[in-house]
Amino acid sequence: MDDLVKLALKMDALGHPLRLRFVVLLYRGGPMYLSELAKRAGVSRALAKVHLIKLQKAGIVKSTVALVPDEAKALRYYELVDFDIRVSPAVISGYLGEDGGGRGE
Amino acid sequence: MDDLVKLALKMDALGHPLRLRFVVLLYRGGPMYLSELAKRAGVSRALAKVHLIKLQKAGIVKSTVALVPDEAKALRYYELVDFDIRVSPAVISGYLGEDGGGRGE
DNA sequence: AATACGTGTAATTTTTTCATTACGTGATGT
DNA sequence: ACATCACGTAATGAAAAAATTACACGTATT
Repeated sequence: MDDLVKLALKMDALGHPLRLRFVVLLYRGGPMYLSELAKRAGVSRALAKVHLIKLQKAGIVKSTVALVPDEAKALRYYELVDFDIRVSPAVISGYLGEDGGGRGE
Repeated sequence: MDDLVKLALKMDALGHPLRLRFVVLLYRGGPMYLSELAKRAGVSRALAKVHLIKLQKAGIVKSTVALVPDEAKALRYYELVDFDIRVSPAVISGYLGEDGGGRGE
């Protein structure tokens, strides 16, 4: 996939207040499962999942199935993929070739 | 407006390949008017405007009406507002209060 | 007067996104 | 057995975004 498109995907994933809140929740609270995140954010589980999948597709978050401590249950944990992105015109320009990325004449 | 919402607005504005291309066009080509941008990006004028307005609302781009050199015409120029944003969980977390920004119990 | 460029904006269509509610599943605890 | 808590996901509705086409206006050139 195009680098510029990948950057857009990341930016887009971070372009919603609720998704930013999920990032903060995971940053401060560590890995947790869906219901916990939905509860803390004050939204339905289904909605939380949609947003988390968007974050996951952009590589901001990853999920793994793991055993709950002291219990014989396997649950899906969501956790942050650490990132540190710098965005400026110069940086964005670097993602694009010399051509300008037009759609032709 | 909420700081987190403002950040989301900026990220969202940068969350589309075409808008990123506009940023690059303005970065490399300097201020220009609508038709020029639309032509270079290979899209209709109306569509270019929609995207530029979104960029403008996010503070990425500004527009001013100025006289064309050697002509007695006033046209609207679009230009970049220089920015340099760092995005990481820690930074995003800083935009939010200690409360976690929930919607209440 | 017609052509060429620039403007703005309205109408429309298609596609996504956002958000809720609801149904069915499996494990645990009372 | 029943309530509880986790899962997934399907169905639906409402709103927003993406993209096109078309119309009307002004100015300058041929």
